[in-house]
Amino acid sequence: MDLARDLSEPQRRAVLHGEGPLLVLAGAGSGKTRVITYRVARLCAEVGVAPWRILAVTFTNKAAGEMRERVRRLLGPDAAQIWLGTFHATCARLLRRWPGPAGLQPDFTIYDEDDSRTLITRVIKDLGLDPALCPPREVHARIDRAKQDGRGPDDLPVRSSLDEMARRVYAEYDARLRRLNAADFGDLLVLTVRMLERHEPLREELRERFQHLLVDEFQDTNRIQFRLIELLLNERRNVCVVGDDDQSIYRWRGAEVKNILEFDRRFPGTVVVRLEQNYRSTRNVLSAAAAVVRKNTSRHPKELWTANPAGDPVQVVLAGDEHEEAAAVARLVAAARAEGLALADQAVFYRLHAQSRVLEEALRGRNIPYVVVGGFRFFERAEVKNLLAYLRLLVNPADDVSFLRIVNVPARGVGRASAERLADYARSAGLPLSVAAARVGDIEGLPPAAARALTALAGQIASWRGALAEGPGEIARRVFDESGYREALENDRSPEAETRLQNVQELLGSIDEWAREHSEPTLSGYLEHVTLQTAVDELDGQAADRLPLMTVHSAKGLEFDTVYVAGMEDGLFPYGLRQEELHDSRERQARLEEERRLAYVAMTRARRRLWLLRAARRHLFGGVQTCPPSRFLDDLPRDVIEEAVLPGARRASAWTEPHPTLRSAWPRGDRGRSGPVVVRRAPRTRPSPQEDPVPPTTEPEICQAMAEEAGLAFRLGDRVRHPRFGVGRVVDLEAGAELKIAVEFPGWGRKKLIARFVERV
DNA sequence: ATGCGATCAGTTTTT
DNA sequence: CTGATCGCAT
Repeated sequence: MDLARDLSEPQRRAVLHGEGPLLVLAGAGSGKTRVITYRVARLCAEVGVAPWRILAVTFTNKAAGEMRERVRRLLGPDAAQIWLGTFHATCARLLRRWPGPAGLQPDFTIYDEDDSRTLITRVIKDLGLDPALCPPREVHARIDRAKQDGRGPDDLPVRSSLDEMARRVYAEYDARLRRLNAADFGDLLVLTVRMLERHEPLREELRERFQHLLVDEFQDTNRIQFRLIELLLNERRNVCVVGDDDQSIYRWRGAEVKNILEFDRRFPGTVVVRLEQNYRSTRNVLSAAAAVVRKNTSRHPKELWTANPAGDPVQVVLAGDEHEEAAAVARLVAAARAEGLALADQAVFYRLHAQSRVLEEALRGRNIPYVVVGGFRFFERAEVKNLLAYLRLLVNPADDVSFLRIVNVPARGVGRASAERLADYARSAGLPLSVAAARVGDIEGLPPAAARALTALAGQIASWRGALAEGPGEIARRVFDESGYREALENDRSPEAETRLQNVQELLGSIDEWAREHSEPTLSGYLEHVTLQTAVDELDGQAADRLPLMTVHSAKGLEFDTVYVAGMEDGLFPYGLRQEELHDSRERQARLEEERRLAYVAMTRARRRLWLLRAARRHLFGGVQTCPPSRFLDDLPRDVIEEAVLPGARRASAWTEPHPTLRSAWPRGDRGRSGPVVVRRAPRTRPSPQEDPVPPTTEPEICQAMAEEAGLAFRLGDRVRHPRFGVGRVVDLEAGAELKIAVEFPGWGRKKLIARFVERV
């Protein structure tokens, strides 16, 4: 570890800082991870702090893993003993060790958002409230926000009947969680804080234990997280927080920028270190990003600088619609790849997950492997959650939410009515559902089939529970087989069933893999692992070279050589300024500023090349809209950007907007082809079935004639490209009012298409 | 009890 | 446009 060689002067100051609170204001790309890593390593190696006395909190598990690896390189195997993880994982770990003081039993279950929502819906119904007047969504959001602020049901304001209902639901929901021996995401923080507040000996023990706290991405901490840090600090106040107010993007989730802006006021004597040199991006990328965020009023004024070269201009591209935009991204990615830039060194960002689909189609069309980060997450798929629900039930018999989830999966004749009867009985007997299921004899009015099924299920659960020692993978396989779920999926003839089966197989594989990586693999450990997974954690350890696609939120903390931001349109990015409840102009302003920071985060992820794309028209939420450019584009200094207009936009935009100045932006890195991306598009008018008097024929001559007339001579065996399905072979022709062809696409199967939509290759 | 179809609603970002 | 829920028919 050579601090003089590896660190700049301010970085060194942060690393060498001794005792007392330290605030590191670290601009984008200024090497904050390096600072934290070196600081931790130095505390251990030179100051002599034991690694297990250091608690470092990161925003994602992936960041934690990377940091651990970097510390390991400096420090050796001792790095494994550092307490390192997200706030949620850290709290879970504390609660597992001291469940009693927190009001939990060992092996409590962590409920994800889905489980919480299910329970809240149930509570609303059980309290006799009308879900229409008391929307579970809204109530859930309120409870969540309250927990982030550390407020209980009694702390909520009561100004409307909805407030009143939300309060009752909150109280009952919390009571129910305790009865089910479960904790939701918010509880992990709330219960830990409460435990530390109420149990002085434990608080003192932990304060004594953790000699140094470090918190990354501090600008996105919320009130309860701040409170937790306060509680863990001893009189030496060794806390090092690192963050950048310009990158605060989770206000909507309760993050308090104040935590960082007012840190030195809350902790008098704080030493402040500013890291203002950017080592990541070219000058052009940096000045474009800075120009966007500079317009914010509530921020620490500061200017990042870089010694890096100016580099390429930032490319601003206008497409006709989202398909053309996606095709442009796919083509640019392919071109960069052809020049030797790996797919993993590039990334596509968007504001909403909903934007990923079109991009995925375009990428598949060019056979570019990609990975969508977040989105429809693996562990949230129904079939995966179903098997996980069985497993949770083995660990925590009181988990009624999981029981209700699987009681009729696979279908075993226990429908809604029977489940309700069981629930009524369980409530009156004060028993968890899984226990009540063993006593069906006491339940009146239960159909014999349902009673038999419940008895059998209860027996199975008991026998699986007895076999827990066999190991997570073995148990999971037994449950999958013996529950009949595997058989049900295998016999399911619907097209999705096969995918579901594969997903469950993948889950089983993931359990095995996890068990291999841990010295004492327990089922409950695995279940916690999957629940606390963050979206970007999926990017970890990808063997194959794939292009990452993600929301800008997921991109925080990452960097790539080349970045494409899709959807730079007002209304989409910035998003959400038009909602009706936004009468409050201060709220409006705050949201706009957060969107601006989001754009700043997106742009500063790029090391070398940055593409900002937008579409003139976009299909979103089922409607078509013409889209004005993002106001953030107006902020970009003219001398660091180049603009290009794609053909689809050139046609459409002639009367809707003035042409931007065209320069030699296109094509770049794509020598040998001339002109911008051209997407073959079918005319919008398509005859409806009634207007189609010509019966379809597969007569080869007719088809051939039609094809030739259309200038599209297809023959059987021809290779064609489809924007969605990629390249395939023509296996059949059919002439109607339009020439149709049947094409076999690898991975998609046989598809019947209108010939005009496909391109011969 | 189950499965299907139709209608309905609601669409941000995430631990 | 999609997903989810509801009610109906089997």
